[in-house]
Amino acid sequence: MKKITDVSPLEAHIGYWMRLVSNHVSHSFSLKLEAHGVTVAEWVVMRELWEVGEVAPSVLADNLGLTRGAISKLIERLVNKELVNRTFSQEDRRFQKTALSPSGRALLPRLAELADQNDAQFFNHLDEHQKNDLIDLLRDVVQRQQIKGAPVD
Amino acid sequence: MKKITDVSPLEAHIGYWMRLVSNHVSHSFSLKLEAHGVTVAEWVVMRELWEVGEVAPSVLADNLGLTRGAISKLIERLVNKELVNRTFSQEDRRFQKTALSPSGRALLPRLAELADQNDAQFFNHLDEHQKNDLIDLLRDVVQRQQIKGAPVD
DNA sequence: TGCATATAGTTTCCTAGGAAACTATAATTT
DNA sequence: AAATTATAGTTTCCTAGGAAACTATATGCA
Repeated sequence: MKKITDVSPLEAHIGYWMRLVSNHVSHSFSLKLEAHGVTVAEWVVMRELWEVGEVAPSVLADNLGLTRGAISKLIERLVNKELVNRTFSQEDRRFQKTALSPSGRALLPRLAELADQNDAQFFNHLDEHQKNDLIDLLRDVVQRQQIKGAPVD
Repeated sequence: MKKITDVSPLEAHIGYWMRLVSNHVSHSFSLKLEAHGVTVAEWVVMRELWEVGEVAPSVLADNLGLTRGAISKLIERLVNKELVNRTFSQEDRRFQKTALSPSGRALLPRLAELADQNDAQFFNHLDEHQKNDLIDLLRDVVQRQQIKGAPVD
C-alpha cells in the first residue's frame, strides 16, 4: 500500500531521463552552432525557411510554435547577421516576407551537417532497428498528445 | 552519393523528436506545478532537499548542475515562499544550510504525485517492458556521454 | 601579525522568450 | 466617408539562468 508521504524516485520517471538526455543533446548542438555564430533558435528558423522558402514571419511563428514577438526578434537578429532577407509588401504594407539570404542558404547545409553529427554523437551506438523503434515511440507520443510545432531551444 | 547541399530532414533525428516530447512533458508539468505556486526549477531543488536533508547551497548547485548564482536566487525565492529554511553557521559565517521547511515537507509529496501523474499522462500507454527498455536506453546514453547533474527546467 | 589566497554566497550584466500593450495599415460596417 | 474592427508586426515589461565581478569571511604562509 501507498502511504500519503511516499515519494517516488525521480529516476522512476521516463520524463526525467528524457529531459536529462534532451538537455544535453540540445546543449551540445548549441556549442557546435556557436562556432558559426548561430543559436539553436536561429537554426530552427533558418531550417524552416530552407523548407518553406519565402514566408511571412507570422507563418514561421505558427509553424514553429513561437509567439510573434519572439519571431520578430529572431528575424531581426538573422537579418542583422545577413542570413535572412526581409522584404516589405507594396500592396499591403503590413506584410513582410522573409527568406534565407544567399549566405544563409550557403550556411544552412553546413549547420545541417552539425545537426547530423550531433544526433550521431548521442544515438549512433543504437542499431537501425532500435533507432526506428525509438522514433516511432516518440512520434506516437507526439500524435497522442496532439503536440504541434517544433522544439525551438 | 551525397551532394554538398543535401540537408537531412529534421524528422530523421532522434534528438528532434526527443526534444519535442521532452519540451511538452516539461511544459505540462510546469502547468501542474503552477497551481501550487512552484516552478519546475523550484520543484527540482525541493525534491533534492527531500533527498539529502540539510545541505549548503553549493552542494545543491553541484548535485543539480546549476551555477551558484542560480541556486542563490532559487533559494531566495523558496525562502520567501516559506518552503525552505535557511540557517547561518555560527562557527564559519560564510556557510549556510538549507532544508525544506515544515510546509515544504508537507507540500513535496503532493508535487511528487503531480510528477507521477505527468509521467503517466505521457508514457502510461507503454507497457512495463517498453518503459523499462526506454529508461535503460536513456540511462545508457547518460552513462556513455558522462552526463552529470539533473534536468532543471 | 599581516598579507595573499581560498571559499561561500550574492549581485550585476547579459541574453532570451512569453504576455500583453502598442503602432501601423487595411478591411468592414454603418 | 467616418468609425469600428481586424491583422501584421514591434516594443515593453517580466522572469530566469549563466558568466563574471563582487562581498564577506576564513585560512595559510611569510
